[in-house]
Amino acid sequence: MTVRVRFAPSPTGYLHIGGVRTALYAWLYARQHGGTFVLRIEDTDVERNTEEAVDVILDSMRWLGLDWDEGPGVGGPHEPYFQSQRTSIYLEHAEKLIEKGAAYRCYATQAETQALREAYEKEHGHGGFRFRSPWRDRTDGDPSQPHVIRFKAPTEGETGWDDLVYGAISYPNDQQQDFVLIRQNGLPLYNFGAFVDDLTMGITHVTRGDDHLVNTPPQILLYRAWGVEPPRFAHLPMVLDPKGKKLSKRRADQGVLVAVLDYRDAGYLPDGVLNYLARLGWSHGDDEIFTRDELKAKFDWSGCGKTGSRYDVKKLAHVQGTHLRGADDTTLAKLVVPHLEARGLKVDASDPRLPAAIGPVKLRATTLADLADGLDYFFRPDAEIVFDEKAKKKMLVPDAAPHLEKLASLIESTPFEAEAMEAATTAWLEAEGLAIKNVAQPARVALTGRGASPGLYETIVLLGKDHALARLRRGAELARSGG
RNA sequence: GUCCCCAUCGUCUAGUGGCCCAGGACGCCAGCCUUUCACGCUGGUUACGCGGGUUCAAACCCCGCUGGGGACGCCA
Repeated sequence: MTVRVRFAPSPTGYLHIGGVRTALYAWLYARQHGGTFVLRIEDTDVERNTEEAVDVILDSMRWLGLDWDEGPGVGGPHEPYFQSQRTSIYLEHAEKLIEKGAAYRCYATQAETQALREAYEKEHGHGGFRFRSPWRDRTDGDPSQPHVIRFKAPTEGETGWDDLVYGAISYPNDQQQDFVLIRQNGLPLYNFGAFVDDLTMGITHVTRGDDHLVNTPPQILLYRAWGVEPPRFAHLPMVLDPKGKKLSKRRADQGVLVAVLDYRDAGYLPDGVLNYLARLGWSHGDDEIFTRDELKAKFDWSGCGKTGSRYDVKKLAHVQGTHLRGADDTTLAKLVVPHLEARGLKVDASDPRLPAAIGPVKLRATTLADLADGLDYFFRPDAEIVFDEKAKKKMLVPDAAPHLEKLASLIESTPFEAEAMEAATTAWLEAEGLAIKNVAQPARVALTGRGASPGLYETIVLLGKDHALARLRRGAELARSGG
């Protein structure tokens, strides 16, 4: 049997990072088995549904590189992939279930059921109301009158399944009620919509958050009523915020970015985000760092944990930084350009100075934004480099001026190559009895404007002779005139 | 209230009866490297929720408790 999995987000205006982990696992499973990954939009909530909101989902998925084989933009044999465009399909299936005697038309009004529920809750002080429709076994209703379609749920026995991550789970049927399939307005309710879509789209493995555990028995019951075997289910524990609470979509608490596109804008690498997410709730022995291909090869349901996982910003940074350092300099050059532009620096991605400088700078960066920050002074005009005031005040003092000038003239008269410059400088320092620290730090500030940077000679070479000399001499002036 | 699920370092986790007085990673603390900051390396810190069983032997199996989470809609 060919694996067919789906990811079915709602267009809420952003793609939730917790949802992405579910999507990732499904995608990995599909890719690993040469299966099909279906993207379906659950947009039955018309109020929230907008075209832009759908685009955000698609852009997020594309940025992450989670490509889909069927769905918006690519089509497929089970179109449409928007629930809002499938209402007639749901209706047809509901009618069919009525014919089979597995569902019925219920003419009780929402006000009636609501009143019963409230009365029950008032008396018992808690939810637990089960609506027993008087229409369950009646056939004398008038279908032209407003009604909902309810499922005729069993009241005895139990419904269970073998979950791919939780193992055997079973719910007693007496907890079930005759849940609504189709609302009075003709639109399906979540459980029914999901069932019909998964059924008609031939989904073989349903993956979703463990908050859907209770939705599984009703859906299994629907498959049985329809006369087919249910798909396999894989429920995944939730991603929690650092405090252990449900990761809120509304507020990005504790430094957690919730919307996928925010990761892109903050300069994260998709592979780093995916690696972190994969390890959050899944493990493969002691392995921590995975490339995308390694994830595809090694992912398995049995490696998934059963407990909710707290989001750890520090570990994300570590994993992300590891991916950044491991990335190819030319690749990073292309990716960092927009972030340089955001800083007002126009640099051509093919500029050979870019990958050259990225080499050392990426060792000091976590995101592309950090990278751009570390690259900043290499590409800013000499007169416009931004000084860190603290570093400037501490290092560009009058005493440093002659050292900077001497260093400049040494560079001028020495082959412009790191080793040669280091040798020349060391010789001079020894002769004068100076510590390199006293020269290197002021020079670093003069050259970069900062108290921290890649190695001194490395920086000088990267800057180029003219810029290096100009900056050192300007630094000398600044030092002399006040510090 | 009823039902379902879960329970190892601060965090993510390894562990499926002896290899575990519990391993890795992040964090944190030392130290090394060093012209700064990083990177890298070395070492340290800290955990099997509690109580009963089963067994020669339990983090691993069973029961109870406690503690979390989820659900009980004409929301998804």
